[in-house]
Amino acid sequence: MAKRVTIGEVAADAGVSAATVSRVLNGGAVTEETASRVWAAVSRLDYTPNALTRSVFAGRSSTIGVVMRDLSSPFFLDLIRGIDDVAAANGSLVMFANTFRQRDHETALIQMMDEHRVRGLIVTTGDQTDARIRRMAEGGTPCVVVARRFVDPPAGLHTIRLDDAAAGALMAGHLAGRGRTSIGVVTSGDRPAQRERVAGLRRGLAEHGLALPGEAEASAETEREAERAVVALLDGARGRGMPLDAIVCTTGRLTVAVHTALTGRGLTIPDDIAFLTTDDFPWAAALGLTVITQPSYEMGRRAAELVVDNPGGSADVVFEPDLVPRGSTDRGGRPGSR
Amino acid sequence: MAKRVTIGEVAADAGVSAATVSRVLNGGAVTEETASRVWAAVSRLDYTPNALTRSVFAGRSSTIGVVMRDLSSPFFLDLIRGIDDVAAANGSLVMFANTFRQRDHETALIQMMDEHRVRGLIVTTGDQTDARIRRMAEGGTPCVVVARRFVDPPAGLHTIRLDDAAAGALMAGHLAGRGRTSIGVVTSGDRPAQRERVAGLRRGLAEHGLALPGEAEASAETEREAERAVVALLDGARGRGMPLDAIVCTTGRLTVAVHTALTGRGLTIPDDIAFLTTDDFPWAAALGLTVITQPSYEMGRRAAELVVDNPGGSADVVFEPDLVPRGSTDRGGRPGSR
DNA sequence: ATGAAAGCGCTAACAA
DNA sequence: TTGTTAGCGCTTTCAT
Repeated sequence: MAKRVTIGEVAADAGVSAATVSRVLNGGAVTEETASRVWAAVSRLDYTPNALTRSVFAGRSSTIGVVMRDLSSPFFLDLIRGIDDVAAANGSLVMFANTFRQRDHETALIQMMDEHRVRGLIVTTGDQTDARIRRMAEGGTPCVVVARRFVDPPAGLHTIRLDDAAAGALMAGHLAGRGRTSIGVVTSGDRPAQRERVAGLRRGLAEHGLALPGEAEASAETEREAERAVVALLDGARGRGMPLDAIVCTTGRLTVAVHTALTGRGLTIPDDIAFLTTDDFPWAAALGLTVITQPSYEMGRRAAELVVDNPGGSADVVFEPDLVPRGSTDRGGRPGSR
Repeated sequence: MAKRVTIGEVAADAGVSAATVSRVLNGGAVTEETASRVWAAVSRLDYTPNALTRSVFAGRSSTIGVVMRDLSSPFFLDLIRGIDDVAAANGSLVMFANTFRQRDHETALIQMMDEHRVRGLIVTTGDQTDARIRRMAEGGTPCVVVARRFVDPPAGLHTIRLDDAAAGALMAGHLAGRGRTSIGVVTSGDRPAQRERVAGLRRGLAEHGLALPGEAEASAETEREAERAVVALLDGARGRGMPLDAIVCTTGRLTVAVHTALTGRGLTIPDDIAFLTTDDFPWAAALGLTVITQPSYEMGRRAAELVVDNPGGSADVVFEPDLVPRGSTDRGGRPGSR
C-alpha cells in the first residue's frame, strides 16, 4: 500500500508547522498568505486528511451506525433513504449492516458499531439486543430503536414507531365498511408490534360486531411459511363454516407471499376475497392493492435527527398510519361468496 | 458523553501493563493466568476497544466503502446483499452512501470514503468520478467499479459488469422467436452500458431481418420521463405505419413506469403488445413479466471479494445475462395487431 | 512472558 | 499569527 501523505509532509512542503496546516484545514486563525501556501501544498501533494485520526482525537466518529433486519422490505428502504438524507446534510456517512433476520448476528454487529465509536446508532433489531443497546446509550452514544418499544429506556435511547393499534383499527374500519365479515390475518412473527396491530384490528372489528377468532390468525417468519399459513387460514375458516372474505397482512415483507398464495389458490381479488396489506411500494398502485402506510421516509429522517441533535432524555416518537384505498378491498361482485 | 474505558484502565484493573492487555486481546503470547485476569477486567469494566485507534495504527480501516446510485433498484439491492454477506464473513462493516442519482455529490462522497481510509471501495457512480477513483486506487485502496467499464484502469482498480451486448442479443432472439417484428426500446439515460444493450438488441434483430430504427429508441432519467417516452414511442411508430408489437426496457429502474404507461394506455400485455424488461424482482412472477436477469447477488459478492483479496493488476469481470420467459412476451392472441 | 517506551496522524493547549 | 509540546488510545519494538 502506497504511503499516505501526512499533515507533516504538507507542513514541510508549505514551510509551516503541522499545527498551522491543521488550522488552515479546520478554519483557525491564519494569514491569507499562509493559507494559500498551505492549500497549494495540499493540492500539490494530493493530501487527503485522515478522518480516523480526527475521530480518535474527538473520541467519536462522525459516522452514523445503522443495523437493519431486512433491507428488502420497502419500509426499510425508505427508512434508510430518510436516514441517509439527514446524514448527507450533516456531512456524516452511514455505517450500515444488514442482519438478514439472523438474530444471532445482531448483537455482534451492534458491538462492532460501538467499537467504531459511531456518533449514534439506529437499529431495527430484536429485543435480544436490548442489553447491548442500553449499555451503548448509557455510554453516551445516542441510540434509536425503530419499529418497536423499549422497556425502561435510559437517557439517550429513543424509540420511533408506528401507532400499531391505530393501524389495526384502520384496517378494521375499512374492511367492515366494505361489508367484509370474515377476516383472516397473517403477521410477521409474533413480535409485540405485530401483536398490537392484530389487537387493534380485533378491537376495531368488535366495534362493528365482528369477531376475529384466534384460529383466523397466523404468524410466519418466511415467505414459504406465509403461503402455507394463508392456505391453512382459508381451509380452517371454511371448515368452521365461516369462509374468509378478506385477508389482512400486517407486514410489507410478506405481501408478495400472501398475494401469491391467494392467486395461486385461484381466488380473484376482490371478488372472491379482499386483500389488505401493509406498507406501500411501487407496484401496489399497478396491482390495485389497498395498503396501510407508514411515513417511513419521515421516520428515517426523525431517527437520524435524534442521533444528530441528541436531545436529553428518552423520546418515544409515534407516527400515525394511513390507509390508501385501492381496488383490492372493493366490495366484491359476489358478496359473501367464497 | 460518558468517559470511555481505555486499555490503560483495564490494565490497571488487571494489574498488568497496557501492552499485555493488547496482547491478550489480539492473541499474543501470554500466560493463561494473566489472560483470564485481563478478560475478567475487560468484562468487569465493560471495555469496548476503539476500532478507530486500531485503524489509525494500521493505516487503514477494516470497513468497506460503498457508493451507490440508486438503492431502490432491485439490482442494487441484491448487489448490496452480496457485498454485505462477504463483508460479514470477513468481520468488516460496510460504510454506505446513496447518491440518489445526484451526480454532483458522488465525488465528494468518494472523497469522504477515502478520508475514512476504507479498506476498499465499491461504486456504481458515473464516469465524472473517475479521476477521484483512479487516485484512490493509485493510493493503494482497491476499488471496484460496478456496471460499467473504466478507461485504462490502474492496478487495483477492477470492474464488474454484465455482458450488455449479450443481454441485448438475448432480448432480440426472444422477441423475434415469438413473432414480434416492431420493437421499441426505453433506456435509462444514454450511458455506455445502456447503449451496448441497445446495440446488442439492434444487431440481434438484424440477424432476424428486423430493424430497430433510431426513432424506436428513447432514453429517460426519471419515471415521468419514461412514461412520456413510451407514449411518444407508441405514437411515433404508429405514425410511421409500424405500430409497435413489443416494448423493451433495458433497466429495472423504469420497469414500473413503462408498465404503467402501457396499461394506462389501455394496452393488454401480451395481446396488444409484448413487454420485456431487465432485472428480476419479487413481483415479476406474479405479474408474469419476462425479464433479463443479472446475477446481481453474485456480482456483489465478487466485488467485495476483489476488495478483500485485492489481487494485483486490474480485473474486468464480466457476467452473463439470462432470460426468464414469462407471459408478458407470449405470442399475442391477435398477432400483428396493435 | 511481561513492561517501558516510542509512535500512528492528528488536534489543542500553551508560549512566543 | 505561528511553532512547540503534549497528548488521543492503541500496537509494537526492544529490553528484561
